[in-house]
Order: sequence, then C-alpha cells, then structure tokens
Amino acid sequence: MTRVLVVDDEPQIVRALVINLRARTYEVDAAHDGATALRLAAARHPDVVVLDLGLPDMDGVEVIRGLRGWTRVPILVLSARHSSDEKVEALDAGADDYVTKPFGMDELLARLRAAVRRAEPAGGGEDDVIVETGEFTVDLAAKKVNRAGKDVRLTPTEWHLLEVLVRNSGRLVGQKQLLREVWGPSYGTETNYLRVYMAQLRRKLEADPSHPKHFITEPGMGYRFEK
Amino acid sequence: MTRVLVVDDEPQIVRALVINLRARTYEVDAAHDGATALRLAAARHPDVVVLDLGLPDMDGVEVIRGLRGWTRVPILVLSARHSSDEKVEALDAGADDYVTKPFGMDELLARLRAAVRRAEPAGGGEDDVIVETGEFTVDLAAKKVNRAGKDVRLTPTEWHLLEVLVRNSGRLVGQKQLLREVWGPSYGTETNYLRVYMAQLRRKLEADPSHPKHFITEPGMGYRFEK
DNA sequence: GCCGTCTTTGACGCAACCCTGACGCGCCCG
DNA sequence: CGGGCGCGTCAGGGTTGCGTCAAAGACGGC
Repeated sequence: MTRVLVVDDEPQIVRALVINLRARTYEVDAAHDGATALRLAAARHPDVVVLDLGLPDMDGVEVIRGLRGWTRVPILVLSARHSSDEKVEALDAGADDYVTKPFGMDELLARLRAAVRRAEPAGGGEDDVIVETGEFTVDLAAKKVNRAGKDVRLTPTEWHLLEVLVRNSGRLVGQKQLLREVWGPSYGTETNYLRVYMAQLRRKLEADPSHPKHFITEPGMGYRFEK
Repeated sequence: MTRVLVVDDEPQIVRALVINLRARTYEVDAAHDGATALRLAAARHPDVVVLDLGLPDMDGVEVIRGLRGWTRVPILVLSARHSSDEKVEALDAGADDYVTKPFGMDELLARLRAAVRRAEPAGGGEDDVIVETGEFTVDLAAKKVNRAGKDVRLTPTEWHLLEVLVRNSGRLVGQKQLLREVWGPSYGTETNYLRVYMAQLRRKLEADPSHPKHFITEPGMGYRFEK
C-alpha cells in the first residue's frame, strides 16, 4: 500500500485530494501547515508527499529543505504561483515535480504515479531483497525475519532499525543517521534508544546476544550489520 | 560530466537547448526523430533524455516505451499538447516529467537538474571510495579498514585522523591542520596528541610500526600518507 | 474502560577511550 | 662536545559511552 502525505491549508483541496487518493486505494495522511507536515512525515514515513507551497506557518521551500535533510521521499509541489523563479527555487531545494493550480486531477495522479514508480526499488530484477546470515534471514520486501524455520516477531521500531542496518549491510551507520532515519529528523542525541533497541534485536536474532556477530558496535561512531 | 540526449524535430528548439546545456557544461547529443533517438540512447547511455512528443517518424509515447524496455534513464517530455490525456499517457508510459511548450528555459533546466539529482545514487554513482596499500585497505564509505583479511578496529579519533590523512593521500598535512580537523578549531599546538595517535595508527596498520612506510613524519611540519 | 503491547525513560556496572605526564632517543645547532 | 628541541613510546587515571534491567508512560484493540 502506497502512503501519501497531503499538505495544504485549503480544506477543499485537501478534501478533493484525499477522496480521489483513497478511492484509488492510497493510504492518505493530511497536514494543514508545515510543522505538522514535518512531524507527520517523520512519524508516518510516506512514500510520496504532495506539498502546497502557500502554508500559513512557514515557507514551503523550508518544508522541502526540512524533509530533504533526512529523507529522499518524492515531493510533488502544488502552487498557485506561476512564476518561473518559484519553480526553480522549489525544484532546486529538492522537490521532484511542480504543478500549478488549478490542476487537473488526472494529471496530478499521473505525476504522482510517476514519482512513486521512480522511487521504487532500483533495477528491474528483484535480487537483493533477501539477506541471509548463518543464523537468520531477512526479507526486506515481505518485511519478514526468519530464524531456525520460524518467523521472528519484530515491533515496528525494531524492524525499522533492522531495515536501515541491513540496507547498509557491511557499512557503518552513524548513530545520528540511525536516529534520524528511524525516529525522525529531530532526534540525534538520544543514543539510549539505540542501545535499548539494539539489545532487543540482538536478543531476538543473535545466537549469543552478549557476543554479537552480526550487529556490531563501533564505539563512539555507530553500528554495523555484517552477514 | 552529465550527458543529455535532446530529441526534437524543430531545429531552433534543439539549437536553443544545446546552447543552453553546453553553456552549463552538460555533454549533449541531439536527435531529430525517434529512431535516431533510440539508437543514440543505446550507443551513448545518456544520464537524462529530453524528448519532444511530436516526432516525424513515430509516436513519442512509443519512444518512451522503447527506452523503458531496457533503461530507467530519466525522461523529460516536451510537448505542445496541453491536453490532460496526453500527459497522463506519457507519464504512465514511463516519462518522469512533462513540460508544455512554450516553456521557460530556467524552469526546464531546473526540472532537468531535479531529474538528474534523483537518479544519481541509484544509477551510475560509485559510492565506495576504497584506498589500497600493499598491507591494508581503507574503505572511506563503509568506515572500514582491512588488513590481512581481517577487519581492524579503530577508535573514533584514530579513524578521524586516518580519514584526514587518506583524503589527502600523498600530500603533506600540517600538524595544525590535523589538530583542527580532528580535535576542533581551538586546538593547534597540542602536537603530543598527534604523536600518541599516530603511534597507535602505525601499530595497528604498519607492518613494522617503528619504521613506517605509509604514515610518514615530516619533522617540524606534519604527516603524510603514502600508498 | 480495561488490558496488553510497544515505546520511552532512568539507573547502574563495566569496559573502552581519551588525555596527560614522564622518559629515551636522534638530530641540529651552538 | 654538550644542550635543546622534536618525535616516539609507555602506562596510569578520569571520563565517556555501552549494555542491561526495570518500570513508567503512551497507544490501540476488545
């Protein structure tokens, strides 16, 4: 299921978008100002953001920058401004597309499909979705972890953390980066969260949780997943 | 260098695009019909395609399908048609963006930058920066050091120091500069820190730590990393 | 409205890291 | 020939960071 975050301060536009998107089986969140948008994006991790530039509390471009600080989620900008400069500024700040109001719903939906399609896993063949270690198997597509023939139950946060680590398999992931990707952009210092959840992951997946072979701590820097 | 393939049958538009793109140091190929476009795309592997839909020999959407059969290169469609159906068809066929003529050059270039930026890490980007010596290997992206098949554990400060030296491989790095980059801007005279940590790096990485071959001291000036 | 699960927060012991000072050595210069 | 400077080495102590446990708070389902 594709999750969309709609950000606009005009209720009728939000309503129209929400109705049309839900009818096409998208999962939709809505925000009416920039602060809510950033919070919702961090909490819900949408697959695409539809963003009106004319927000009451902050400049739309600032919202784009706020998102781009920690995520590459596609951003589709809506705006009543036709000026070329506005478009250039928004696109260069990190937006993926720019649609001027009034817009045709069919076109918007097509652009949204294009943005989502593009963001899908690269490469036509799905080969790296499953990662295996000597003790357990992670299926990134199915969001499943198997160990000794049985599925392991992970909480959302545990899974999210595991996913980030596995996607960077072999590479060191800094604690700040982990916190931002899992808990949201405003988290960067709460390293105790990491300690707690790394311990839970190790307890569920490692053969000997107190001597981990796959979830390795690099003191002072971050964590690393090794096959 | 970013390579762009421009496809349009109107010579003045091609000329305008080529001039503007070359002025911004893009590498540009041009085609005036669909067959040439497909051939050039296969031969030159552009990083982005700018495609006019009104071609003399074949339907523009067919060109999109022809490209999408084997590549995910970003496609930016140009068209004189404002109809919503046309846009939807092109986008659903695999186009990444749709700009109607007449278009502003600034906007087009911004959309082009957005398309290229988006494709960068997934496409041809090599992110593994690996430096090898006869005795050990440094992977700057993964923050990993390998020696004789085994990973070497470095503390944050050791790694930081190593990173600065390796990034300036072959060049002399002054002690003041090293201190500032690793310990912070207020440090500049504590050369004893350097001595201690250089010794640890050499002990962990050099074959004969007391006669270093890669971490070379330039007395009174600084240190140099040699492969 | 209650209950179970997940998340957040705090406290504690322990290990690792960073800083510091002392000492020896080689080189340059007086 | 002797002194000084800069560099390499070593070991100890203060501090930070990590793992672990437990309990309170938030959230959602029945």
